[in-house]
Amino acid sequence: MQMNVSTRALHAFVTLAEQRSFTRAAALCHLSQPAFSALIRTLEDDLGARLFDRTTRSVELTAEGRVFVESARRLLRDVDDALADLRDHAARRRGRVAIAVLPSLAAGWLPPLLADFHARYPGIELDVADVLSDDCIARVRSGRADFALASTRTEAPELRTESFCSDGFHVVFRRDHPLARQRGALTLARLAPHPIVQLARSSSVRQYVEAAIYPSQLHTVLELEQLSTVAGMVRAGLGLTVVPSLTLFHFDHPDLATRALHVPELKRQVFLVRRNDRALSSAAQALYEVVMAHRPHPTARKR
Amino acid sequence: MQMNVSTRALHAFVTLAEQRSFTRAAALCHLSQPAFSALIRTLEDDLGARLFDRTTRSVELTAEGRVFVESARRLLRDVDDALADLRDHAARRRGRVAIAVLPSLAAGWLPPLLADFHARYPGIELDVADVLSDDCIARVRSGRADFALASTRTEAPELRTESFCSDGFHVVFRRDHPLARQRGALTLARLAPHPIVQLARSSSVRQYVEAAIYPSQLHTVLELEQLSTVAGMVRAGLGLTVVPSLTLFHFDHPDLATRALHVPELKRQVFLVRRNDRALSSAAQALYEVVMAHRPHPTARKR
DNA sequence: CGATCTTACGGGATTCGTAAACATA
DNA sequence: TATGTTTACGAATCCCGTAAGATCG
Repeated sequence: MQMNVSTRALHAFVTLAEQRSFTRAAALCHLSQPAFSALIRTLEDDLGARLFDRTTRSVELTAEGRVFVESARRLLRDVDDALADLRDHAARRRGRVAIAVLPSLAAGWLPPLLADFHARYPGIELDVADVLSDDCIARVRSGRADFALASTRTEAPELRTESFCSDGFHVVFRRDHPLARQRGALTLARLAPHPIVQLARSSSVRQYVEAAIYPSQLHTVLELEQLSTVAGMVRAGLGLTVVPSLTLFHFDHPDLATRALHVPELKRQVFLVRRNDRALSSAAQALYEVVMAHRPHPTARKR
Repeated sequence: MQMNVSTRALHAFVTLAEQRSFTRAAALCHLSQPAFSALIRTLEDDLGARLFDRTTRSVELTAEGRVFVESARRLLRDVDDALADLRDHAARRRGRVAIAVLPSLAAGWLPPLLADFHARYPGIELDVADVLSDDCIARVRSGRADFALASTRTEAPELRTESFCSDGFHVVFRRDHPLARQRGALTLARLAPHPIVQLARSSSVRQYVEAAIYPSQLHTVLELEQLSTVAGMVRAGLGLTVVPSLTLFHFDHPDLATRALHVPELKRQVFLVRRNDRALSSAAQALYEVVMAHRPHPTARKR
């Protein structure tokens, strides 16, 4: 049973039922009285039921009208609720946004940003996947994440990849390490003699470093999964390590010293990846804007 | 927040969300593709939210669209339910009708009529008030009854009273009563010597009888409220009684005899009373029609 | 280049408001 | 007669369908 009903007609109907006067109801609906009368008559014709008993002196609901006015009121309320819900989402008062972020960014750079975001949009739920770069991309591609910060550039037609920031590398070692006494710019060659604690090969950080010094190799003494564990190992004196500058907060400890690596080709590029064929939801757009506002500047290094 | 949404637009939206193709969805909605496109765009503008991500090759819901499509589906279902409910009432598949009927009609004439009515309209609830004439009128006037069968004509502007049927009177007595041997037409004068069992003065039947013989009086030996009790008293030999012909079924007993009273001015008029300013509900109209179809004919007397 | 959505535009239906006719207390 | 609803009608608006244009794969 296909048929058309508009909220305007329902609202007119309910108003007339309440006012029991075409003149007053028409005024409330901002219509001339004859136009209002026609609207009601059309509604009655469409519904196939007389809704009002009209005499020139009184307007009263019929039995069918009394049945329908309850439905109409509920329908109008439901429509309002649905529209309010939609508007809440559009206005960023409600919603959900899922992102995927490299662990190296998720641990240090992200938390204050999310605190800021949540303070500004308390109704928006957040879902952060702190996963490795390939997984970040996969989540965007499958729609599980609205956008991602990853370090591998993927050329795919359905993905839009834009440069987000670039990150230099730092060397971290114990203050009693021989490098602490060395002056001048640090190069990869100067690191070669020293034992190095590194991340696992699956990490993009490790891949960057290996690519930069290829074909020569560093003297890897230990491979780990987590940067915080790396920090502990370096503090224990097992060796030095090379990490992106944005992750230095892991190594903020009185026993440790850090120095920038002056190797131009050794720069970690971080990309913001999102789907090309989908607009960001309002919630995602809000987070996107905050992310962009907190975008790390190359010159602004911690410590 | 005043705004207009039509089920047509919602249906178009849901169809497009399901088909993910303007061309297919337009065909399903019996619209040209450009018209359909405009409809969707208008809806998006009205809602103030983009509902679809469109590329020439794919049409996909936005996050807001996914939020709203659930609401839209539910709204459409609710509208359908409301319309079906209204149609059920209009089509007499559901509803409720309340009538008020004189007890003398309610006990004998009404039951088979209602059985017929219920068989034809099983979804309609019935509310029968078997009350005295004045109460019948009061119930119609206050709206507690859709219409009534009463015996007092009331001239009121808001009531429409039409003649329903007229009912002669019968005398009922025991077969061993002296009247049983009497030949010729029965007149009130012939009843005068005999003790009579009567209904209470509040009954319209009693009032009819008293008005007809005024200023003379009958020899009332007993006053009762219920006709069935009157029948018992007559069977016990306490006296004869005079009742409307339609109530004779109360006296259907081998010990009792009945004879018509040939008194032209002694006729009980039964009126159908309803409100003048209100149309009957579909359910009430249905019962009205059945009542009219079962209208007792003056010549068709039981027994 | 083919499929698909959007824009442009003329014709037709719908709907509006003013004015007059009509109905009831 | 006064109040309030319906009918009549010209005008503005909205909406539809055809045709042309734009876009992506």
